[in-house]
Amino acid sequence: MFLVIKFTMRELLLEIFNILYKEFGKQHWWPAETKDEIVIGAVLTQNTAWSNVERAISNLKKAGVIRLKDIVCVDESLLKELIKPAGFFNQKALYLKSIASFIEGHGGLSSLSKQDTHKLRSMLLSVKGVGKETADSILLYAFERPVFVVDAYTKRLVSRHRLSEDLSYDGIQRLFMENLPLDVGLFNEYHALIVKLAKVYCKKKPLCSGCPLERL
DNA sequence: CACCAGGAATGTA
DNA sequence: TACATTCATGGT
Repeated sequence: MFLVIKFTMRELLLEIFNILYKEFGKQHWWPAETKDEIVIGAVLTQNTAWSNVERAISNLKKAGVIRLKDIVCVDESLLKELIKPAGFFNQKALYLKSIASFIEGHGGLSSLSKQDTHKLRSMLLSVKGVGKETADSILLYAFERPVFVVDAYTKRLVSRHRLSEDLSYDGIQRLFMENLPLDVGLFNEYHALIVKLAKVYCKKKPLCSGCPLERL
C-alpha cells in the first residue's frame, strides 16, 4: 500500500518558494536605483542577458539619459548607440521612446499609479514594445502591484514539475495568482528566485541535476 | 562553430 | 488560435 500524501496547489507552490528562498535568500529585485530605470530595464532585458543590459544602462547613465523624460528628448540615433550592447537596438530604441512618451504623456509614473491595476495593465499592453511579461514586470516592480510575472523559466518550471497542463502565459499566471496570497513582496521574490535558480542550475540541462527542486 | 539570454511584433494558415 | 520568422549583442 502506498502512502499517498496530497498537497494542495497552494502548499506545493509555497513549498517550492520556501526551498528556493532557503537556498538563495532575498534577491533584492528590481536591480535599479529608480522607478524610471526599472521601466527602461524591463524593455532592454527582453530576450537579453542581464549583463548586456547593465552595459546599456551604464552607457545611458554616463550620457545623462536615465530618466523617462530624457528618453523622450534624446536623439534616436544616439539612443541606439547607447543601448547597443543590449541587442535589438533598432527595435528597443523605438520601444523605449514609445513607453517613455506614453508614461510622461500621462503625467509620469506617479500620476499613472492612481489607476487600478487592471486598467493600468491594459494601458501598458497598448504600448508598442510592451507585451505581457514586460507589462507585468513594470506593474510588479515599478508600480508595486501584486501581479505574478511569467517568463521562460517559469514556464519551464511549471512544465518540468507538471504543475499545470496549461502552459500559456495566462494559464501559468492564473496558477500562481489563484493559489497564492496576492502579496507584492511574495511575487517579487518568487519571480526573482526562479530567475536565480535558472541562472545557477538549469541553463539548458533537462534534468537540473543538483537543483534544489530535484526532489519534488 | 553553435547556442542561449529575465520577448514582442508581424505574418501565415 | 497556433506557430514561424525577425530582431542583434556578448558570453559560454
